[in-house]
Amino acid sequence: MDEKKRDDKPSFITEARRAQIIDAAITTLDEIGFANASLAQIARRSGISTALISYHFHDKQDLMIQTLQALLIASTTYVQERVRAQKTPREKLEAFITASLAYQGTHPRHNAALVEILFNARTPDGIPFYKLDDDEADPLNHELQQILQEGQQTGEFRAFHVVVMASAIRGAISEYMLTPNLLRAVDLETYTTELVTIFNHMILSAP
Amino acid sequence: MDEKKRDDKPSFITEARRAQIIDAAITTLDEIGFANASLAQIARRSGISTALISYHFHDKQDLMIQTLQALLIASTTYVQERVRAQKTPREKLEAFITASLAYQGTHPRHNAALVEILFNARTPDGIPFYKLDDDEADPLNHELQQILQEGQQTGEFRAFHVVVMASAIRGAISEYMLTPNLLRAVDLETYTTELVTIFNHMILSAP
Amino acid sequence: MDEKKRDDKPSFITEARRAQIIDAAITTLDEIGFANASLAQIARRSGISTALISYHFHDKQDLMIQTLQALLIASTTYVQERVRAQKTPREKLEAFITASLAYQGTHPRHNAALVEILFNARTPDGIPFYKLDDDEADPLNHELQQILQEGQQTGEFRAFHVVVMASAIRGAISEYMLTPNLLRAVDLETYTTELVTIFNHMILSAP
Amino acid sequence: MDEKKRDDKPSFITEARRAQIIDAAITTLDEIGFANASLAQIARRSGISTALISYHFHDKQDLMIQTLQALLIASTTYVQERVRAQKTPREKLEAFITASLAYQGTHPRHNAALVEILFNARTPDGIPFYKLDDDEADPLNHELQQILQEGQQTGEFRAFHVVVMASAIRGAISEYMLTPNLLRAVDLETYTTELVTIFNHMILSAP
DNA sequence: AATGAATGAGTTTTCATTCAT
DNA sequence: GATGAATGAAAACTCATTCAT
Repeated sequence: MDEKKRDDKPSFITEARRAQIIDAAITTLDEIGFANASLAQIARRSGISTALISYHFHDKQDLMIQTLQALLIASTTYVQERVRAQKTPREKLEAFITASLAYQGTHPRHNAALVEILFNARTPDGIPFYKLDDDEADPLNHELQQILQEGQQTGEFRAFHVVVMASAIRGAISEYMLTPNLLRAVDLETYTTELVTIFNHMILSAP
Repeated sequence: MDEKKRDDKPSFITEARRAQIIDAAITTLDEIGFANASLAQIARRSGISTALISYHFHDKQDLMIQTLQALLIASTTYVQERVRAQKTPREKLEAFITASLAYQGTHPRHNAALVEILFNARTPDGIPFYKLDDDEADPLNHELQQILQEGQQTGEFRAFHVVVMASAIRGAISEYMLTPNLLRAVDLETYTTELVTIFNHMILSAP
Repeated sequence: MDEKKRDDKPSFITEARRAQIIDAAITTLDEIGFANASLAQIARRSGISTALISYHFHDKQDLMIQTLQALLIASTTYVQERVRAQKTPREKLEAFITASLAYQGTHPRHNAALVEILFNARTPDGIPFYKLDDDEADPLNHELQQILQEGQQTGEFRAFHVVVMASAIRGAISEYMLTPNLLRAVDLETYTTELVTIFNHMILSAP
Repeated sequence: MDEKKRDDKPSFITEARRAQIIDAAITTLDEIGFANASLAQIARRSGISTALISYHFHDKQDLMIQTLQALLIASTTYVQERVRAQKTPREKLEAFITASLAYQGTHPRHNAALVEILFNARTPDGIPFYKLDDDEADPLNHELQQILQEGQQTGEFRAFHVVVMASAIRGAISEYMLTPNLLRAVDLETYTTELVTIFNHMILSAP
């Protein structure tokens, strides 16, 4: 791939192919996991040749990074839209939890694939090739922390360690995605309701 | 290995080698991740030949399962010991959170390796080859749910959905292990204290 | 090879490569025998990489089966052509013996390779992976039995057990191919003449 | 193995072990074929370790040669005894055919193993490591040729090329051993009777 | 833009063999 | 005599990638 590739505006057909390949990558990651997701498997699921993947992406690593970015943007957008439609911090927090869990209900493939890459994105010598370093790279975390801070400033939320609380919330959400047994034991709706209740108890100032 | 092997009690030297290989597997998984953890890499870290790994373990899958079991037993034992030293449900819950987080502080390699296997343990066609199916296989989850139930029965804890609450607690703990940025932002002690506070708020009956 | 491959008609270059690999397989089997005929040895004799063999054939077993089929077709065609050029059963029988032995004179590599595969074609647990089950799979045997039957019907041949006689004839022919000492002791021409004489004595109705 | 080993008289227990290993080798060759007959497989069938095989035999090649010799001696003895119990060449020839086929009926494992080794006994570079070079090494062939010559001298048999006729007879016998379909189509008794008849026709002087 | 053909490097696994015990 | 432990070499096969077309 000539190096202008990334700079020039890609043609329509190129853009479509890339999207198609990324979509096949997502399906592959969901179905057989990162360690088994060879270019051949991805190619099979796109109905194209592996050579064409190498043509559209510089590297396997490049493909994975771009897939990851696509997944992050999709899920972030989904949650942000629903959060920003709300006014008060409390409503926003509820929207955050609800939307995060709902996204996984409506996009189960995406969620599985996202986790597969985040978890396994390393070069052969073990160095992660993607960093969620700052708020820019992990915007949902930033969003959540802002909600919590805002709530504390308005007095709607009581005192707690914002970073830790944000982590607890995200962990509770992730746990549902990552634990197959849990998915079988509790349905999405119940889990959502209960989680909202739990964190309301924890967060709201005493009446 | 002349096949009866698994039935007979293994010799001392065999037992030592197996332990050594499993330890090298843990280090390897921690350092370069599941997808890069070839037998050659593990052998290199044990200072032995790959053939010797194949001699002591039937399969790569066999090695991974045995490594996983060793890791599960180690972490479970660690937490259970500390939980069972406490009396009241509240104390037990605090011990559960504290010990879970402390284990990762004292055994960071183990925690990373555990997650690598649990996450990636699939056959080439994507089927998981290890299931944490029931309470027997995931004893910590069972332990935690029992603490919560006990607390509700004694009236020390208020009403909440036990399974969801247990999931939230475990998720909050896992999040710290899985999020490198978090480790950098908040030290283990602070995270522990804050998490205990948060869940106390969430769980304890109003005074 | 992107799996549809077997369905589509193969390209010219693929067809040439396959033929080249099969030819190298024949040479390898002849030179070092089935047990030593690794893909590496075959690749070396084709001047290509072992990976390319795996690209053109699904399996080593696949390669062996296809090589076997090529060999069977070649030798069968050779003999059948010469047999069918004759009219009377006696002439046909003579042609059968002569052609069978001549084929080995003109194609010594082929004969050796054919026997190597037929003899050794087994999966690791000992199950043959190629069966010459019926007349369709072993057409020369069928051909020979028909000649004998026809001869008996016309009265040219006398009474004998057709299946056993066919077996005796084929055995006498094979023996020459399989016994290195014999090749040194008796030249092909003499062996052919004498064998024809012998079976004429055995088969022809008394004058 | 110290090199006296072969010279000194071997101890009783050594002799027993060697016999046991050779027997397991025969079973293994019969069951899974030469190409799959690893020392591990043979050891498994003897209930001993592979190291013990290496202790009692210099080489895998050594084991194969000794197994082959045992098999040759056993079958040769069996046939010779029955041939030599007869007086006239005609009776001897019949005994030869009958005994050869009968041996395979009573010792099917042996026959299969014998063929496996004879066929595949080659070093990695393809050179046969066992030669049935002369009459000494292949005594049955010698025996048969002598019967035929004797018969011609007494006038009982008519004129034919002795070497070729011997080859035809042996080939007819071998064919039955080597052709699985044949075994299914014709039972041993019938095959024997018919073969004797056929070769009597072929060989006996006209009355 | 797309692919089939090709390969070197690397995968897991088995092999025959050696050696200390 | 016998074995478990150990290994270097080789096996078949897959991988990501390149290149000519």
